[in-house]
Amino acid sequence: MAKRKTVKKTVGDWANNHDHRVCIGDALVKAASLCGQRGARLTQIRRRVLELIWSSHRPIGAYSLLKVLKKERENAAPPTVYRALDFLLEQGLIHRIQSQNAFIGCADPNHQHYGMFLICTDCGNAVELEESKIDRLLNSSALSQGFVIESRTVEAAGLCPQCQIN
Amino acid sequence: MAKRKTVKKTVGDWANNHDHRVCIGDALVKAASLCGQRGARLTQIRRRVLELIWSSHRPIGAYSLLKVLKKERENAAPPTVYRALDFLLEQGLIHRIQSQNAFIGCADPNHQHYGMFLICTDCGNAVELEESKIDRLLNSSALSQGFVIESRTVEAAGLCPQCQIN
DNA sequence: TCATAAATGTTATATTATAACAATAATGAA
DNA sequence: TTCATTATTGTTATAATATAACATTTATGA
Repeated sequence: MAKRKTVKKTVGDWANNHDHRVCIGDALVKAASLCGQRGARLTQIRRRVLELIWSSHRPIGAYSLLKVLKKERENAAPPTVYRALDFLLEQGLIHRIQSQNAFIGCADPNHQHYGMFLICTDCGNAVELEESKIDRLLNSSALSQGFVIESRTVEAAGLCPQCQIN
Repeated sequence: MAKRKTVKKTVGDWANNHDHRVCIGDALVKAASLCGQRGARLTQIRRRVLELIWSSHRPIGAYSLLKVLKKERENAAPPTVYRALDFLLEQGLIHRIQSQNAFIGCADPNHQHYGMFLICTDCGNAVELEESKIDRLLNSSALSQGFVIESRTVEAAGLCPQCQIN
């Protein structure tokens, strides 16, 4: 923790000692900006689902989102949530965590990518890994078999620095 | 295809031009041997589920397995299949494909590993990647954030050599 | 302002997975 | 061998995740 000041805020901080309101705010501002540029409509429902996903750094399931959403709109039903999720995935504003059937906010929606994650089995937080090296290795590994990769899922589970201490 | 003779049979062959009965036979022999060594009981149901999973190189879902199994045992129900799958996963005889909620035979059950896969979006076949390099890179990448990996999911989707031609 | 397309509402159902308890079969100790 | 114990399988019910299909409403621009 002594080196804290030099640590980048978005990744590697493991959701400790940061003002999470900033994360949420940033995410919503970026989303609005991106959707604006693209002529994509970040409607109230979609914005709210994105906000709920950003309520923590833990992947959240569709029905957990629905549960919250139902308190705010009686009409909310599974398609309400899944449509919003589809939109947010298409816009690259969230990622799907395959190993959990859950969703998490994208740390860098300006740059299109699939996302590679480290997921703590103790606190549940997930952060994105820097992808370029692993991606290159995956691609060359695949190409040596003549296989051309179009998309990929990379999710590693284990213990984050904080949870190793506890 | 000119180099065919020099290609290892298990990986990289993309399920073409091979006698698949050999794959099934090998898998069942290895499974029996491993279970024997470990005192694990490869019962009729478990053996049959393993055989069904090995009926192709495409990941297969639990309910597809159940559908076939029901023709052979009227008693077959979801727990029948999921218990067999749990056993086979524990013994390392199959892998779970997270991106498809499906299961595939393990190419090398003697050596404990989680499996990294290339999955063709056209023909559906999946083969295991050589893991060591990617694993090392993932681990070092994680460690640079102080994260210790315990398990991982690596699944790449794209086009296999054969399907690129078609 | 109207036609069109996009988004949301609504109902129903498909798909994947597990809980809980009962019955049966395998195993080893006495 | 017999019995107690454990592992496996049977059975019913239900949880959790996801989509289909069609109706209604809202936004958008011609």
